[in-house]
Amino acid sequence: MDAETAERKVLDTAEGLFDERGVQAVGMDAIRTASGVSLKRLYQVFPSKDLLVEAVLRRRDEAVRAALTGHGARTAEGPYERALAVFDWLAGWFAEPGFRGCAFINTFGELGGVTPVVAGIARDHKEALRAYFAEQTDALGAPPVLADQLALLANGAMAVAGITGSPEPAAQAKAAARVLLDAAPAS
Amino acid sequence: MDAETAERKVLDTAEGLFDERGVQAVGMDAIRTASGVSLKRLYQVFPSKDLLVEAVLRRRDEAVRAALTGHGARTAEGPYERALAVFDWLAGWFAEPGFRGCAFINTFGELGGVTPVVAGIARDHKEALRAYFAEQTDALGAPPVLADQLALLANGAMAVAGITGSPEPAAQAKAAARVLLDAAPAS
DNA sequence: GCATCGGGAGAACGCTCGTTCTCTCGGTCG
DNA sequence: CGACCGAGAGAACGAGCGTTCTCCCGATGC
Repeated sequence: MDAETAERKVLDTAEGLFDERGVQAVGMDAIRTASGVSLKRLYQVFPSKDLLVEAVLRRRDEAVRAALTGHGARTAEGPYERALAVFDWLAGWFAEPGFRGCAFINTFGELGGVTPVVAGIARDHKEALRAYFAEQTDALGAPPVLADQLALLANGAMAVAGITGSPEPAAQAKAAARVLLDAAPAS
Repeated sequence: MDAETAERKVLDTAEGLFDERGVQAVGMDAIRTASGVSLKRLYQVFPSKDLLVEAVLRRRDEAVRAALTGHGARTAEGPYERALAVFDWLAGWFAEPGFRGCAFINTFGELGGVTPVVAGIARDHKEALRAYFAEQTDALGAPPVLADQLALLANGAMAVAGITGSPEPAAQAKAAARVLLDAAPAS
């Protein structure tokens, strides 16, 4: 096994276990066992658990950003539809088995108060979501606060869907987003 | 010191430390030192850390419910204003020094995947918030989904305010809530 | 064929933490 | 006044975890 596939397997495994149980409840030994990558190799690629956590979050950050824009470009035409498409994407995510909420919200809750790096990654990630909405609302000529409000709906949906285990918040948030978009001045 | 004040001091101290650093990063020894309650007494009142965590969350649940209805009754007249008053209450909370998000969202992220009791308390708490909104929207004759949507805005505001450290989401969510309330049919 | 190098498995180490135990002391009741 | 009870301080214990080390094996180069 070369270093690249080892790194990918470790990141995949760690991401799954962290999502499922939280970060601190997952030992390096569990990651080694579940991934099949030896501890020695694991520490060659990620010299500490903190760095592994960071790497998992950074990779997920990039994946979510790509999925967002990709889903928007694939399924929606125009800024109005692209803003709403975010909530369809959320609906698919919430329905995945084992969904337990947004990794950034959850990890911030667990480590954000003690690990500034984690807090920063979470902040950047949420800012990126807001910026994506802002692209669409700007194109519509809507006031800037609308992007913040759509982001609040999306994040609220993630939090509530994670805690309740229901995918419904996605559809509820989408309907609310439509009302806000329709009520916004200009176009 | 009698058992009652010891219990209160422990709960106060633990709540503060858990909010600040997360649950697992706070040892029983830190709680003993910060509260001045001896370990022996601490374990007499709360036989395990898990039970202490539960007690902290349950007390906070009750306090939030009381604060919500109390603030609504004190500052607002009528269901429309009482629904919006929630966001004013959030604004005050977000502005408190050291605010780091909703304890239930944060603790669910840290422990919800591994501790069903914690997950249940968080679920019940969020359901109570939704139910409070539902009281107001029912009184307005608005469709039931509006209560869920207001709850999404409130929870989104908590999550984003916690992560970004800004109190702005409260005002943004309130403005969005007003739009949703005004757009709802019937009255 | 043999020496060397790299990697895997897992034991070992040091630390932290939840929980319990020990020792001591002050207050109370007879 | 003296014996006992409860409480406080903190040491002690056992487990878990992040990290490192040891041992062994298979592959590679001369």
